[in-house]
Amino acid sequence: MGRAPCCDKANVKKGPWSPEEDIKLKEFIEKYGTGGNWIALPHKAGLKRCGKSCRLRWLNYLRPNIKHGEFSPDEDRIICTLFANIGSRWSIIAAQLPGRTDNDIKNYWNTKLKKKLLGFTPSKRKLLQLQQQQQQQQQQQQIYQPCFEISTSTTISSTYQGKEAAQQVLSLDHAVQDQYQMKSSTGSSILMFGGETSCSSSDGSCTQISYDYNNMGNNINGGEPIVFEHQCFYDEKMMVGIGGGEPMDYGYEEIRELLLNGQNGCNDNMYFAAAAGTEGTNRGTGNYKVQEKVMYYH
DNA sequence: AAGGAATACAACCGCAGGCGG
DNA sequence: TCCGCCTGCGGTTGTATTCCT
Repeated sequence: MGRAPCCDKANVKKGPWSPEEDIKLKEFIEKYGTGGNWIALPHKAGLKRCGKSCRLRWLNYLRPNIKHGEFSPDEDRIICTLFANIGSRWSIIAAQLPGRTDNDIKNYWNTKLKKKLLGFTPSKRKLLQLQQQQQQQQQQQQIYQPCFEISTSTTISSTYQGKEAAQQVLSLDHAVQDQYQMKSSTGSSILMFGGETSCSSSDGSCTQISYDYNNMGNNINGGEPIVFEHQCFYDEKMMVGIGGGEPMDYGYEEIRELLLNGQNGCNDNMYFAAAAGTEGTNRGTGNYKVQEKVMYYH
């Protein structure tokens, strides 16, 4: 027995949505919600559309707070980094970019970003656009200066080691705040997020560590640069934690290499996260104080 | 000015997995 | 436990628009 069709294909309209249909769908959902049943919705709303089509239209276009238009360099970077880590899991990537839909990101990746990274020569008009973008960015950098910052701190207690320690930290709520990059350092061992960090590890070896927020990974108090290692995890729930920002901050060149080599971090069944530490050591027990900074701009 | 190529993005399709009966 | 329905996801296609020659 075959799969039941999701709707009566002979009696549904296909193709682009008209403004009238948009209004009908929007007004219906705003008034009654989806009712948890997309299949029944078009009939109730008086639309000759498939439920799946309605759902797609709502999620990708009509729903509030959808952001259309150009992707910012920051968004580019997030997409690239996440793609390098987890591959084409567009819904997960979209979750890190408020207002962007998975469809949007997928289209953007397939039509622009991928080509950009793989080094396709842009056409003359694209070249012109890029030049204009670069000029705008330079102008913005001159205009926007940080005016104040807000700091918060959180203490994390961890008795886990190795992979479990990473999972423990990644599961923390504040990890999903997109302002912060997931970074880690070593006391003898520590996992943390962006900003300034201090820790008190069980063996007392950990002292105050500060990081240059704009150049994560560099210890501005001097000392050895942080050593990053890559770990693969099998637990899908981990991905919630990766929302903390960029698990790894790949440059375009590195991502390009990954793409050309056919590597997306780990294989399809794995999830990728970065964890740092001195090479070959386990992460120890301790309380880790994480101080987070958000810079506000004019 | 016209036709073809390239680009952008909306929408469709099929599959997998969750869930309830 | 099985089965069917429904949703969500990712790949792909369709089409309008813009640009190039």
